[in-house]
Amino acid sequence: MRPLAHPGIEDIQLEGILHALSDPVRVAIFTNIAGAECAQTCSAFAEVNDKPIPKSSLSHHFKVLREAGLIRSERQGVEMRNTSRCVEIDGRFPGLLPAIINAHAAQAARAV
Amino acid sequence: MRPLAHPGIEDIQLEGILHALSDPVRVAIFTNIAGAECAQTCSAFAEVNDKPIPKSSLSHHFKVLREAGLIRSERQGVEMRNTSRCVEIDGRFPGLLPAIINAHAAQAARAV
DNA sequence: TTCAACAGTTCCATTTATCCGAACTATGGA
DNA sequence: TCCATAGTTCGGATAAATGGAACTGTTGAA
Repeated sequence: MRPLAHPGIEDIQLEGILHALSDPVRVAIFTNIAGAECAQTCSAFAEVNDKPIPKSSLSHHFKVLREAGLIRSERQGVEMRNTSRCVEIDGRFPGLLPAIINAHAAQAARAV
Repeated sequence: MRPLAHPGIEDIQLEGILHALSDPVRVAIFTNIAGAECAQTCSAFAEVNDKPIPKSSLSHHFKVLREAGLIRSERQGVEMRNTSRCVEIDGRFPGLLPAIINAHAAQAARAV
C-alpha cells in the first residue's frame, strides 16, 4: 500500500472538491487541518463534533479528501501527517476554499 | 404535487449546497441559471455539455438544487420558471456562490 | 367539452456508492 | 521476537443515483 498517490494540481476538479466537502465529517476535518499550524494525524479525528467515527470510516474520509486534492498525507513513523493543499488550490480556484471555510465557520457559530 | 416546497434561508446547509453542486450536470445547470437574465425552464437543459439528459434525471437534478435552496422554481403555465437564490444565500454565506461559479468558469475555460 | 401536445413528476428496477465491523499491513519500541 | 499503535483493505448491509415507462397538470385547438 505504499506511496499514497496525490493528484497533480492540474488534475484537481471542482466537482471532486465539492463532493469531498459535502460530507459534514469531512468538511469538519478539512477546516480543522486547514486552520491548524502543524500537520494533523488521522487519529486526531477519532471524534468529530462529539461523535465517534469508526476507523475504517475515518480512513475512507481521508482517502476522499486526499484524492480530491484537498490534503497531502505523508507517513511519519507509525502515523500519518496530513496538511492542507489550500495554497496550491487557491492558485487554481481563487477564493474557493476560503469561502467554504468561512461558510463552515459561520454555520458552526450559528449552531451553538 | 403542488406547492413545490423551498427551504427557508435559515434552513439552508453548507453541506447541502456543496452536495448539490458536486455533480457536473447540476453545477452546469446552476451556473447557467445564476448567470441568466431571465428565468430558465427545466427543459432548456435537455442537453448539458452536448450530452442528452433523460427527463426523469433532469427532474431529479432540479429537485436536488431546489431542496438545497439554490434555486426557486415556480410554475408558469405549462412550464417551470427557475431562478437562482444567489442574493439570499450570499447574505448567509458571503462569497461562497461567486467563488464556486468563478471556479466552474475557470475549469470550463481550461477544458477547451 | 373533448382531445392532443407538452412540461415535469413519480414509480420502480438496476446499478452504484456509503457505512462500518473484522481482518490485515506497516512501523516502532520493549 | 513480540506487542502496541496507526491506517488500510475486505465484504456484506444499507442508502442513493440512474433512466425508462406511466402519470399529472396546464394550455390551446377542434
